[in-house]
Amino acid sequence: MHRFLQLPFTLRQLQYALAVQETGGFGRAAELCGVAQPSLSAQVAKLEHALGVQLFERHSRKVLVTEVGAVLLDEMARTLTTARGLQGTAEASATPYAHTLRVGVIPTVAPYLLPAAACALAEQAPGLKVHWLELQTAACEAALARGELDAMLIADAPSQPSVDHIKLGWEPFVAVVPETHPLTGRVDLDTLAAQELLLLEDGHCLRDHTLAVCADRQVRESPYRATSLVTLVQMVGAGLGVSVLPRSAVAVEAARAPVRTLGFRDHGVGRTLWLGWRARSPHTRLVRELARTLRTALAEAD
Amino acid sequence: MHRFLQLPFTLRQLQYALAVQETGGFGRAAELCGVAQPSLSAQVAKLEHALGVQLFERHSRKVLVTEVGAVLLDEMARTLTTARGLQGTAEASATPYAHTLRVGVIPTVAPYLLPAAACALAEQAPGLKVHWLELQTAACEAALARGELDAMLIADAPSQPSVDHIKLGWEPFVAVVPETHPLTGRVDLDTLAAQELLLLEDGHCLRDHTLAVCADRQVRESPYRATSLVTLVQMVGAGLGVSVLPRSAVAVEAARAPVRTLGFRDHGVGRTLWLGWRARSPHTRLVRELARTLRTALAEAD
DNA sequence: TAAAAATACTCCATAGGTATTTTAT
DNA sequence: ATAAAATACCTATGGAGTATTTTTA
Repeated sequence: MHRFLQLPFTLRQLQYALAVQETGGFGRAAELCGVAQPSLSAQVAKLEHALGVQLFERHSRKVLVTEVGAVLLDEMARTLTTARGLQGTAEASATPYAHTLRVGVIPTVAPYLLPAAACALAEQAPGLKVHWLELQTAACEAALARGELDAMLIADAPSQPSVDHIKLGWEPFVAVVPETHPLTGRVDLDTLAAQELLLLEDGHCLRDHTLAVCADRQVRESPYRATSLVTLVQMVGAGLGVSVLPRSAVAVEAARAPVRTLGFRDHGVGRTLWLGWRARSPHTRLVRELARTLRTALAEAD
Repeated sequence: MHRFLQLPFTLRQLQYALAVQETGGFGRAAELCGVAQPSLSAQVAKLEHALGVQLFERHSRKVLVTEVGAVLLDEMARTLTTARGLQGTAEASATPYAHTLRVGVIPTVAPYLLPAAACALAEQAPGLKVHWLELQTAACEAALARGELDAMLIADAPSQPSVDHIKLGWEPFVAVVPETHPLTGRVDLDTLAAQELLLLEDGHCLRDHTLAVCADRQVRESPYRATSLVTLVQMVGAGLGVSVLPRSAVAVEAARAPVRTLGFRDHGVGRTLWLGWRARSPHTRLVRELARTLRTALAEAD
């Protein structure tokens, strides 16, 4: 009773048998199925042999369905109905936009980009449905690999060759300091690194990127670590130190704490946002369309 | 959406796809199905192409099921389950005795033979189930031809070549006369034909057989026609005429009316009982077994 | 480097075709 | 005589095989 033993009959044989029942004759059934009568007869005979049951009584003028035949033909009809259902489901699924993309987004991007992204999607790709999930980079990559995500919006270019990626854009970092802080105008990295630097917890790529832009300068990191950008800015506002924000977060975060933001004198202080997806994903087309929309949304946010 | 268009995929392809899902790999799936990996890969690829949907994402170390794939594979599993059900039903149906034979019996035989036949069947073929239907000869033949009966017990040898038949036995006729009738001992056909002869309605073969045994003697038929043997005997008892009964009916019928029965001097006055069935019936074996039992039951009734 | 799937081919089993015969009405 | 299925035989599609290459972890 193992599920992978070969079945001794084919869907086509079932169709042929049903056509015989429907038409009451092998010749007419053959016509209905678009094959020659001997071909159909042979297949039905095979089916009967495979099942060990006589489905039809052949007479020269008519064909009768046997009693067991009637029962079996009924089951055959149901088998074919489910089989045909497959075609229907497949067609529906193959319809463009029928699939909801599951997209992971890192927490330092999600709250600031998604509102704009949602608007842009509604305008430019109204049929494209996206289900956003807020996950850190490592979690995104794992979920993508497991097939639980169709794409991920992260700030590090994925390195696995099985993951394709496309650059969505670059966004500058800005320094964020307490309102009362003496620094004004533009700041340089050396000055920043000299301050008590507040950073996010481990796992947030922004933490690593902030340290990265400081390069090999000696950084004075605060013993406190924020769990989110919201907290981070509030902590800066409370005078616990200074920090770095992606510019897209400024409008939302800097407004609700006693802080000021300062641009950098240095060039290239910021991060690149990428959209990554499994290279073999069947939704590559949709993902690329999503990427296109996100790029424009990002560019406009500038 | 015509029901007889060829399906673009095969049951085997569904099995292969399910094996891939089950094992998480094409190689392992191939092993499970007992085929070579390229063969299985090719079939799954065909299936995907036929459905226009990518079921799996191939990676060098693993295979992921796509989201639509999961839905479709679920349907495929159901399709295969119903298909497998066919095998089971067929096996159960192929079991000997699983079929209840539908047997038509003419009304002038049914009430007298069936009790004995039922006993004999219970003894000699306890697994053989028979559903008896009381029908006149023409109705039996029509129902048999339509496939509504598996066999018929009649008193005329069927003439169509598509109906096989076997002789169950011969039973003598006896004359039945009012208790007060002057005739005694054995009677001859000439004497019988000279009486007012009561017969059954048209359609009963016994009517024809009675006339037939009288051959070309001039018969004086009563204007009354009985609808059944019960009525016939009661009418004889009422003095409306004389008649003829098959001997098997005597014990039951002659006991409940003021009549006497008389044997015939002539030889060969009686009828032959036959069991007929469609020559191509799949239940020929069972029908022959039924015939065997009925023959002995008939012989013992003598 | 190793594991897994795809590719390239060869082969043959079999579904399907045509022509004909058989069968029963 | 005719309608319908079975039979005989041929063809060719395509499923399955082996050997090999490609891919990526």
